[in-house]
Amino acid sequence: MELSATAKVILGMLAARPRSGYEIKQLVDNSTRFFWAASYGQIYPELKRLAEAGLIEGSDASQGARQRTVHRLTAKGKRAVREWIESPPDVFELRDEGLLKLFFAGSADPGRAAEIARERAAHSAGIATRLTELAAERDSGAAEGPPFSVDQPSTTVLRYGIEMNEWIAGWFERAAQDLERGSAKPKGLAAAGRRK
Amino acid sequence: MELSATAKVILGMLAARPRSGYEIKQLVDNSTRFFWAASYGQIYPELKRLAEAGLIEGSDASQGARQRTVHRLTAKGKRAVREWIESPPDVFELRDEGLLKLFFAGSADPGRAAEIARERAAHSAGIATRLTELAAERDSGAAEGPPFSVDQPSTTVLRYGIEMNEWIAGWFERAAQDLERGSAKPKGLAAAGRRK
DNA sequence: TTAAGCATGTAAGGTGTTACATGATTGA
DNA sequence: TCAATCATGTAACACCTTACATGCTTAA
Repeated sequence: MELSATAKVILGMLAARPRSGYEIKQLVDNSTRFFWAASYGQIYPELKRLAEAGLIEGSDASQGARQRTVHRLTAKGKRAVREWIESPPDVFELRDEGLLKLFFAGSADPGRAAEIARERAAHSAGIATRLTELAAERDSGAAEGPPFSVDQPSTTVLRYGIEMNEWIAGWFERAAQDLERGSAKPKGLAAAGRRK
Repeated sequence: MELSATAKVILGMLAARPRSGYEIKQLVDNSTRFFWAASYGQIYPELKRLAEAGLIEGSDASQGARQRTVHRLTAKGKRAVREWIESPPDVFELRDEGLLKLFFAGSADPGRAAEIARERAAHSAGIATRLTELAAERDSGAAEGPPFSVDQPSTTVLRYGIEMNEWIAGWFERAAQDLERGSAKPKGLAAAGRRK
């Protein structure tokens, strides 16, 4: 049973407790969004497929005239999540436009390379700040939230986001300094165009 | 003029010098692949579109009966690359299955969380090693290669790949230690299922 | 009463990979 | 001669986002 990307996040979210499609979407946006996103256009059709495959089952939870279906894992579904969690991680994808620009800066716009690196650093620093605020907000308002669970972005994973962005900011900052100091030793970035 | 992801990498590659579609693909696989991939199924149609838009032009470079077209930037194309490089970086996408598994380990398979983190660490450590070997190989064989240019994976960018993977390995290693030591203070990872 | 949020879903369109199809050239 | 590599391209399919469509409920 090959699980699609969306199936993985749905099944994982349902492992803690049954939820509606809407709730799954909110949770994704609040937690895994930075490293594993999903949209309604993926979630609802995938819920249907998972039900057909017998991994989840829906039960009606309408309130009055507002329809609502909560989905829960079947025994087969629980087995599938466990198997997936056991299996070695494979997907790791990265798409970083700042890095691509830096890569080309040498041939397309040599003078600006350091500036580009600095902009990219600022961008990641900004994200780190936003995430730090979010974490602080979350920690202080903890009194009224539910107890720790997948319902809240895991502290550990949030910290990953913060620390990774800090690391990236630091790296690009150092790269900018290297580029400014040593225009003489271009490290492969500013040297294109020399060939012919 | 909105540039597609593939257009960006093609234009960037052509900024250094004219190349065939085949050469562009080889270069991508040798350099930007880790943070900006492209396949033939994207490259050839995109070359056609870019030519129609007047950003590049092809000239015949067939050798005997083997057809070959090299593409070069037009004045308009050069302007487009420069504009793109000037513009603030936006795309940053990450998809990390190991992190997702760790996120769910608490509710799906609590006992294995530390192990999962350790596997993920080993995976990134392995990539870092491979990249380090690649860099060493490249540095030693430098005598017979062409001089530095976009034709070779930039040292700076290669270093990024190495250092980032080392950072990731370190982070997951620390996470594994936290999980082993403090089963008592689960940091949001092993606590799901408590609600109800 | 009206806006915000809950809730489900589809259609269109873009992005991207894989596999296939074709054929030439080069070096072992 | 045979495999590897050069070289171009398409078709099928999967993936994913955005925008739209619909309608209920709750709180201001």
